[in-house]
Amino acid sequence: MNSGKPTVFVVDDDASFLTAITRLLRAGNYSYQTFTSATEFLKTPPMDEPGCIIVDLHMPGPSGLELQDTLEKGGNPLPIIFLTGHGDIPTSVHALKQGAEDFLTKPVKRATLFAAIERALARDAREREQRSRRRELRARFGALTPREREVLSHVVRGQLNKQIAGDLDASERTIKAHRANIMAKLQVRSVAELVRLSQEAGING
Amino acid sequence: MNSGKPTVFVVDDDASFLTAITRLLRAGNYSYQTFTSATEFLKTPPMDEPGCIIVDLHMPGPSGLELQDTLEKGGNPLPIIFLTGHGDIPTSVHALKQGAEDFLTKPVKRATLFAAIERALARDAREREQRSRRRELRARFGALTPREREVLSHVVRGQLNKQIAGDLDASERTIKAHRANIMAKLQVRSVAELVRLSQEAGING
DNA sequence: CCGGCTATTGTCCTTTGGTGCAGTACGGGA
DNA sequence: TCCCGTACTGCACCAAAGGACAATAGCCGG
Repeated sequence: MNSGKPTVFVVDDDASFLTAITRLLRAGNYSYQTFTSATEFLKTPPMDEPGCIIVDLHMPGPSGLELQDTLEKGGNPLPIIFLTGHGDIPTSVHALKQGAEDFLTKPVKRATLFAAIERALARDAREREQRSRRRELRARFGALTPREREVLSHVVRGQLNKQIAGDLDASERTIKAHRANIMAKLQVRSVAELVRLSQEAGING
Repeated sequence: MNSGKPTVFVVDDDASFLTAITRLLRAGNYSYQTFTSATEFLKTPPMDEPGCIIVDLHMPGPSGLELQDTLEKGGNPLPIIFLTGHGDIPTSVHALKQGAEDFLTKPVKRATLFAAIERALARDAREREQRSRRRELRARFGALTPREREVLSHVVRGQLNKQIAGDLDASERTIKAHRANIMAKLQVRSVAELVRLSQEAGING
């Protein structure tokens, strides 16, 4: 498990700013890692490390917004806190709508930054939890055969075995067999649990 | 039903701005209504009218942000679009985090404004739909007696009648009776539907 | 070619769920 | 005081679900 202390990733091309902020982070007892460009940041390993990102808007190479886009498309993005000296309102609005955790302006007050970091880390933990749960469920559903999935979709709609049998043009006995397999593979013991699990996994509507 | 054309409510103390924007709205074929202060807006009937709000930040009396707060506490808020000439980043961030649909700056381009309005109206329709559905469900759940609710919570956890009977210290027959009542009152015919409905209504967790 | 997985179905039996019919008991409102 | 809703329960019956044991058939990879 990768459940160590979360890391604050700082991406900023301004060396003096990096110095200042790392001092702050050290004082706040945060683990951190710095990068001087989005490109440099993206080169690091796929990084499934918990944490958050503090990023400047304007940098040589990809901007902060572009970094956000890229990470988002990547799948499991870390929460992003923008921290910039030359932002404007449309940009901040865009960033937030894109899912940024916060958009702060330099100079930033220590308390403000720390509060934002805490929110970002909390959010990351929450989302990480959810993603992992979801992956786990997807895996279980992945073990189902196509036919079983078909049966499942009818079961969670509350249909009786005989109805399902009719719909799928099979005998009731067959449905019972599939049903038993489904329950076993998904590790549930009641229809109620089955429905809940399906909902959680985002299967069926 | 209050399903007529949605209304764009404009709250701004600047008369010349109101003139300009209403001209725009008319051109865009929107129904609208104007107010020169948050107070004036809040005096209007409870307003369960579909639509959205375009509001200035700084006005005599309550500011746009305060109006947002008030509406939010009120229960069924309309989506809010801030439109201001003198905003700053922290304010825009705050407004968006508070749930504003958008935060635009004057002067605003016609297309930008219309796009924002469309998003806001779409969102309102969606939320309105959801709220109404939820209210309907709550009403059904409201018809349940305390004891029935108790039984329900066990049922949706997938417990057997005999287990529920044990937990609630009653006979299995009694549980069956409650269960039948529940199914009737909630208008469902299967446990699957029951679980889905409970989830949707935000009951049990 | 064989073992394993999937899909299919059958019979038999047990456990659960659901319903009809009936009766007791309590508390509040007409 | 009487009626109604709520809660509770028993008996009997039927329907549905689920498990046990078993078998057939097609497909795929070793």
